[in-house]
Amino acid sequence: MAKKVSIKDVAKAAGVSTATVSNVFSGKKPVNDDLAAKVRAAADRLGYQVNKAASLLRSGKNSVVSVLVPDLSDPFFTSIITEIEHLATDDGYEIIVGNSNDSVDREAGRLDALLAWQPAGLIVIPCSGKVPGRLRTPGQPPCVFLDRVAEFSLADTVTIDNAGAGAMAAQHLVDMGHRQVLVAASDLELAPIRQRAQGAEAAVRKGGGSVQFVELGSDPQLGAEALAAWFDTHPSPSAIVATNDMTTLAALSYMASRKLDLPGQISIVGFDDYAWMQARRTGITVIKQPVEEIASSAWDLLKERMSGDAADIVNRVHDCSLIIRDSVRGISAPAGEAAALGAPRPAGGGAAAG
Amino acid sequence: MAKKVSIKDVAKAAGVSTATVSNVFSGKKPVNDDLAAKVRAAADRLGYQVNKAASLLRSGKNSVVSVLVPDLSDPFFTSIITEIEHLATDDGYEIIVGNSNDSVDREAGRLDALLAWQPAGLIVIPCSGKVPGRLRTPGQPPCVFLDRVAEFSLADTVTIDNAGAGAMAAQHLVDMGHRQVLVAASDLELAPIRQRAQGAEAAVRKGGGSVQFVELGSDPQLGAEALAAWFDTHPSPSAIVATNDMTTLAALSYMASRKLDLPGQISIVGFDDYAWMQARRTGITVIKQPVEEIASSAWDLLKERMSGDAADIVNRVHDCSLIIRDSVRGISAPAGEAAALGAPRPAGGGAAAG
DNA sequence: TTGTAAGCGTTATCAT
DNA sequence: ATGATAACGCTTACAA
Repeated sequence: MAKKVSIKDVAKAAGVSTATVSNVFSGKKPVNDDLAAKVRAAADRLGYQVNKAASLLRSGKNSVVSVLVPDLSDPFFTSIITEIEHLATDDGYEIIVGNSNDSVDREAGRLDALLAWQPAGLIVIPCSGKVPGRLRTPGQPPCVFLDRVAEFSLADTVTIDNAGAGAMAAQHLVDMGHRQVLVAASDLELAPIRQRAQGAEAAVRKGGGSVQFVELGSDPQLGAEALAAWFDTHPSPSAIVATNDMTTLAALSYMASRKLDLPGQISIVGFDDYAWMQARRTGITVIKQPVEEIASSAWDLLKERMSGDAADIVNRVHDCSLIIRDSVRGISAPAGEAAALGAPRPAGGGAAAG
Repeated sequence: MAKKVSIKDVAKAAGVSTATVSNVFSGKKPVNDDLAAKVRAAADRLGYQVNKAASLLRSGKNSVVSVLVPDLSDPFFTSIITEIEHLATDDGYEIIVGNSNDSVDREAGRLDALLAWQPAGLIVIPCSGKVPGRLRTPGQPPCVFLDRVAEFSLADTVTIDNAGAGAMAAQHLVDMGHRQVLVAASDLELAPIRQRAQGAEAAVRKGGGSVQFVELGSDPQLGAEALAAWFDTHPSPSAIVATNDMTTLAALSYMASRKLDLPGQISIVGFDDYAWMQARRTGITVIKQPVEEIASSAWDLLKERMSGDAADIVNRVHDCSLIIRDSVRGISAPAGEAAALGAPRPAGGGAAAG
């Protein structure tokens, strides 16, 4: 086992002090060019690498930022991470990622583990509305909350106009003549999902239509089954509004399994926009979240805080956009009576009204 | 700004030595129950968190494992990361992720940054066949290479039977009566892609058919355009074999843009298996990589090494499986002359023969 | 511009 | 079982 080479070894080999070596690598103090060259040569020769643990311990300045998300198998979250990693790298940071697995307990545990590294900052997508207690204690690194935010006064947040997004989806359906719509939610306990559902409901109601809700959970496979069960026991709506990427997948998956024609038999407005949604004969009309903007807002906000900005908390809200493709059928005459559909009631994984 | 609370503060508050506090949290030495309770109480009261940087510096034992991938927007890589994060967390590790962006230079840079944390281990999916020089120097943490491996004697590797996978895809096509197949590769310079292409070629040839190749790159959008250009200048094959998830998307996207019927006009065998591939009327027949097994092999291997195992290098190879859905049409009589298709020649993003 | 030396918060060694 | 203390590798006053 080769012995670890430290700044001292480099200093000795280059015939300078450790302080000089440090300055060569950190660039915090100017160093004579000749010396610097000698130092680098020695470092290369010895295979020296800085030890971040030591430098963090001494300086208190960290180059890692922690990112905590509720589900690493959800493309929405991984796409956010992707963007953040990109931005962070360009600014000289590393990111360490944690997965709370949609569990409040696990979230707390992961948070502790991440915090133990004294990260320069934190970007967290909470798994619930509850902010982990750890983050309320003083002396924590700056943090920005994304997406599933229920409390806006604790720290910077970046979210989307959820009600607006839901309304936009539903309004498109109404405009196309749909009057019975089913809102496929993942979990109505989650603030953003609930708001999207409510936004959709309001738009449909205003258009004279009726709305039902179903909760499908976060697994597309299980969601498809839950949806199938729902359809077996309810009058069929003419269209579905999905409230996130997973429910979009679930709805599509259900239709595929029943060989239902899209948009012939049922229309769909999906949520989120991924490549596969247009890589099909009938492209999916969707509400697109501005993932890049969300990530870059988050990063900007965090950078500000990391550089010591103590300004008031800011709550950034982004707008979604409607991307019209082929998954919504136009209906000329109102189809059936709206009255045929009653008030929202339990179904699938358990349902709730908005 | 609240002062950082250290092990010393806790020790003082609990009336014990720092060593005892350390032992309470690390569990390395037994501690009297009463004392331990007092320590924990004090720690809670003061809001103490261990400082991993300090503990790493002193002990040399790290709980982070670094993962480096070539492209964080590729679902294959994120799915690998997802699995690894899961496994790692269960074993008490954190993971820090780096993205080499398919650039050798950036890969080296990211690697240095990751290595500076003296991670307990490394899992890297190289962006090319070249192993970054840094990893050849002695004294580095254990490392296992995944996927894009060209050198098997440097460290543990886990890969799939690429030629077999390609052959399996092509054989299915041959069995279904296809004789002109196009292999849609991302980049034939990459060993696994090349091997898949060669495997496919061999199977088609053996079946008496002819093969062409096209390179589409790693962006599905651009890939679709490149494929469109290719089709505009070449006689159409009856089927496409995609060599990875991105080219699968590119091919499907091309077909969608031209409103081509799948599998009526062109059949496809895709690569990798994601939820969206079956959430469509005509499910995609695919070659599925065993992502979970790949990740868990990698983690197992790494754990062994991290615990000091110095056994011979192991090269684990996993098999893929064919999942038959609806994207391949059966052809009874050989369609057209095989002779109509010449030898492979440049096209799209530049092509090469296997 | 460069060198000297103290100290960051832990863990490990050695006493007790 | 517990305590005192040195040391991990670096950064940063401060001195030269």
